[in-house]
Amino acid sequence: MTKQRKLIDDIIQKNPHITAEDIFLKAKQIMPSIALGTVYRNLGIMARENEILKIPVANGADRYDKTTKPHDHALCTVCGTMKDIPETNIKELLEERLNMKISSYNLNIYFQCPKCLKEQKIKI
Amino acid sequence: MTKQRKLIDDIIQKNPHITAEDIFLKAKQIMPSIALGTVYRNLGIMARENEILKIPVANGADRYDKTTKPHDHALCTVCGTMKDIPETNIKELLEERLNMKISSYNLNIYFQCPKCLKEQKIKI
DNA sequence: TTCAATGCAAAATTTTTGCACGCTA
DNA sequence: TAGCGTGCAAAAATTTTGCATTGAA
Repeated sequence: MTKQRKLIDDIIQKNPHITAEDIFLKAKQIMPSIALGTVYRNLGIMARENEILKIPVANGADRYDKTTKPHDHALCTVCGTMKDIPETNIKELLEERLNMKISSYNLNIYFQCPKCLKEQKIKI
Repeated sequence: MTKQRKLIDDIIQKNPHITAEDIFLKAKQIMPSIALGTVYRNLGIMARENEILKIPVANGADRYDKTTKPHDHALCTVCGTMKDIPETNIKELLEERLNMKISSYNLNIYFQCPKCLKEQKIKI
């Protein structure tokens, strides 16, 4: 566990659903010498070791989450904010229905969050 | 509707779940002058006009599908083959449970398909 | 003739990797 | 001092875009 790895982990704990680029920018403020490659390398290791969760996002950079159990996410199509969706049991539901073992799954829903919905109303 | 666009559409109809790169390679065999940019440009237009469906894939190129209604997919983690999952009603289920309008959603499950499971068994 | 669509190439975006160097055990 | 992890930069992979040219109406 290097200083860099510890720093990256701290940033994710404080900022769930953060992108690698944003982790890099926050890390740079504290450790200006850190390299983007180091961030990616550590994210890869940590995700493989199940210390963090990597969340792929359609048309955008992956996000990294402190909650390691696979769970579902909602993304605002306007501001890009990502939030957890309350437990859906979709994995179990599908495994039963399809009669097969799922190694992983990924469910993102895209919607307009209340804040952006309100702001759009004002704009129009 | 140009010749290029028609060709791209034909390829998708015959090869659901195909990537842009593979569409390009197949198209090139028939129309050697076609450019990858043209493929992407037409895919973008066709997806926007809801003639085809764009399916984002974790750690890989997007796929394009002839079935335009959003539906769920299973990807083999070994050979990469993608298949449709029978209707799950997840969108309706989530809209009701979360009490909000979902503009789109994306559910991919990752598993080892029967063929690859068998081949792995032989190998070990 | 017009103008949208093409081909081509460059660029943008996100992520991975090779390599020399520096910490740390 | 041996070797793992770093910083840096180049490259890989996927997608987008600017621009001159083409071709169909």
